[in-house]
Amino acid sequence: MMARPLSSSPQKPRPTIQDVAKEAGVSTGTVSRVLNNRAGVKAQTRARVQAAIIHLNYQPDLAARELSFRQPTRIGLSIAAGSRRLTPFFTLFLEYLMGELQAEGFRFEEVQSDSQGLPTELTDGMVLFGAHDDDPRIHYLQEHNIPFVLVGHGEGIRWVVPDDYDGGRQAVEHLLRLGHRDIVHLSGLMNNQAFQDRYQGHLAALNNAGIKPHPELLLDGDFSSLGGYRAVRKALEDGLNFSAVFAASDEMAIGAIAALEDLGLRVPLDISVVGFDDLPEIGETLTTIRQDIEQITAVAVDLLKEGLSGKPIRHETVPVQLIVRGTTAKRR
Amino acid sequence: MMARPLSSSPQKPRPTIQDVAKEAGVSTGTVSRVLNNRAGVKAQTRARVQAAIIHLNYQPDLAARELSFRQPTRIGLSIAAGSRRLTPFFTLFLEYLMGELQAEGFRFEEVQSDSQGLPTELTDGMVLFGAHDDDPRIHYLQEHNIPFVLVGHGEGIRWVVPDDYDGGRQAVEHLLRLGHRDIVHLSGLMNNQAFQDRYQGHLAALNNAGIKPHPELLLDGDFSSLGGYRAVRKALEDGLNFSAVFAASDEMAIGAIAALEDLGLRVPLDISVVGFDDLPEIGETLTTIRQDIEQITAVAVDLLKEGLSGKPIRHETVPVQLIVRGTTAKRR
DNA sequence: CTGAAAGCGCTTACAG
DNA sequence: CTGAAAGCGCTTACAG
Repeated sequence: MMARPLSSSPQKPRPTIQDVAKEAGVSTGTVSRVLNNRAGVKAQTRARVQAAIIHLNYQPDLAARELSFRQPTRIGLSIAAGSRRLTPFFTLFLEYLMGELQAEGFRFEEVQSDSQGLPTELTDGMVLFGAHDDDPRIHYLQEHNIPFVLVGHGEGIRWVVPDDYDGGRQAVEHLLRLGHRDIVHLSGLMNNQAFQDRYQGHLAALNNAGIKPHPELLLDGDFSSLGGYRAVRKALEDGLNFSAVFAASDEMAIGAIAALEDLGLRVPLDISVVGFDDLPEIGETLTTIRQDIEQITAVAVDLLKEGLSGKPIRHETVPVQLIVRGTTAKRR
Repeated sequence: MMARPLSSSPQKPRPTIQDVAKEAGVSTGTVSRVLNNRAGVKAQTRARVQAAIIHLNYQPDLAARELSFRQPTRIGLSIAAGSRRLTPFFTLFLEYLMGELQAEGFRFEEVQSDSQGLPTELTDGMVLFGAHDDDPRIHYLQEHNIPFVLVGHGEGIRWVVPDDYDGGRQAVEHLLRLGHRDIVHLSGLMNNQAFQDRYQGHLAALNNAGIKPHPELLLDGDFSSLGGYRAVRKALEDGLNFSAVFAASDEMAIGAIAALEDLGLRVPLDISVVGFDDLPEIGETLTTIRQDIEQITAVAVDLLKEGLSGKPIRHETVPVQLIVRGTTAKRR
């Protein structure tokens, strides 16, 4: 049996702020100031401290930090009313977000929305998930002077989005390059910015290629594998003519593929399918658009920190990437 | 706009261990001993302290606690190799578990399994998820002397399970009472204790009623809504004769219902369907078997704490409950 | 069985 | 610009 590090074995103690101070020849207060980006440290001193931090591979003790901060900063994740919570994407998003927040020493909590769509609780800062048109949370938070970041996009607020529009465009351009012309767009009916943007990207790609969109090719896949299956199966049975499917989520793509195969069509030989998300366990065999969820949450936390310290408002778009795997091929 | 408590408004400071000590007329050390269930506190003193804790609604500061503990106790959640992680049930389980663990001051991490099914890392204590036959993790952890609790059941180890067997029995007895005799069992093929137990419960109910199980009625729903849909749809198209479905998860039940409806059958008028889990967002309209996930995780953490402090090994079964809603009715 | 005190690793007024 | 020191809320030897 391979020897593994056991927790009972003597762990070498982690370096503390004391060790860093000694190494850099300064006081712990100064190290703390550098750590927290406080103004008023001579550039030269700052550099010495930073070198020591790197040299010792110092990582602040979160518990000590939180205890010293007296009042821990509470960050709430506000989930839009009616938005689904138990989805693979949300699960992943939540895990990354909690990781980032914890690493920064924040206290995290989920806050639900009431019947009017407003958060039922206010925290020191908020992350808004499930952006949609006329989101009432934005005005509400502005009014209450709570710094927040929207996972989505809006006017004059802090936001971060994966480039849904570009992802939609890339997916469809890929299919266009393979010779496909009649491309189903499989999505859902919910008022949801991300899915709207993906569809707009789809339309833009068609438009650039001089192809008229066909309204019948827009299918309601209910954002789920089951919904994707039923929508595609019904379309097929109704005689809809298409050679490719762009599913706006990996789950719907999985459903689409199952429906095609159940009706004797081969993927990608007869029909090509592109997904969106590149989720582990789900989209691993799909040609799909990869979203960098970890990066999205990291940016969200950065923006939130800027909001908390009163920095100017800005926003960021996280690129997405086409991953070509085995579910797309040249049109026959 | 309704006034809400703002984080910027002056919060009344939380009571500390000092406040409790003063109120109870003891030292903070004594309060700490009571808090941590240390031996050697007079019963009377303990009672006074507990009264003060309740009276002040005292809740220990986690950060201070962790800092004082020097070495935080790390608890790992070991997920069986090949077990699905991005499912609604697992998401819920994980969230409750993390909550419990945090409340107890533990440091939590997920640990994956390697190709041989062994955890890739050892922590001070472990929770084993995804129990199956011949689980190699059990022997491995025993050998390394790591206290652990299995979410499942085994011989001579600490474990907690929802009463899967009884849930299966209750579901089928409910259908039997409604006059159903030909009951599909919709499950999956994976080597998974929970699903095996649910099926055994199903068989027991049949047996008690003197009904012979029919092997054709055991369907592979792949543990998913899509799998449930396809299995049931195919069975129907193949002319399988049944008047009820017991799906071993709410997701498969949802799929089954969709398939039935797509083929013109009405639920519960023509066919009754029972699910399992009672998941929010998913099983809310189903007649189903409710699992108390919060309770399961709470017991798991209790057992783990007992293991950490060398208490005798024991196990616990958490009851499940039949929830009758609108998807079951008398056989026509 | 219980208390007084030191200490965990940080941050932050307060001096200088 | 920087240091010395107090303090955050706990736990735990050490006395008694």
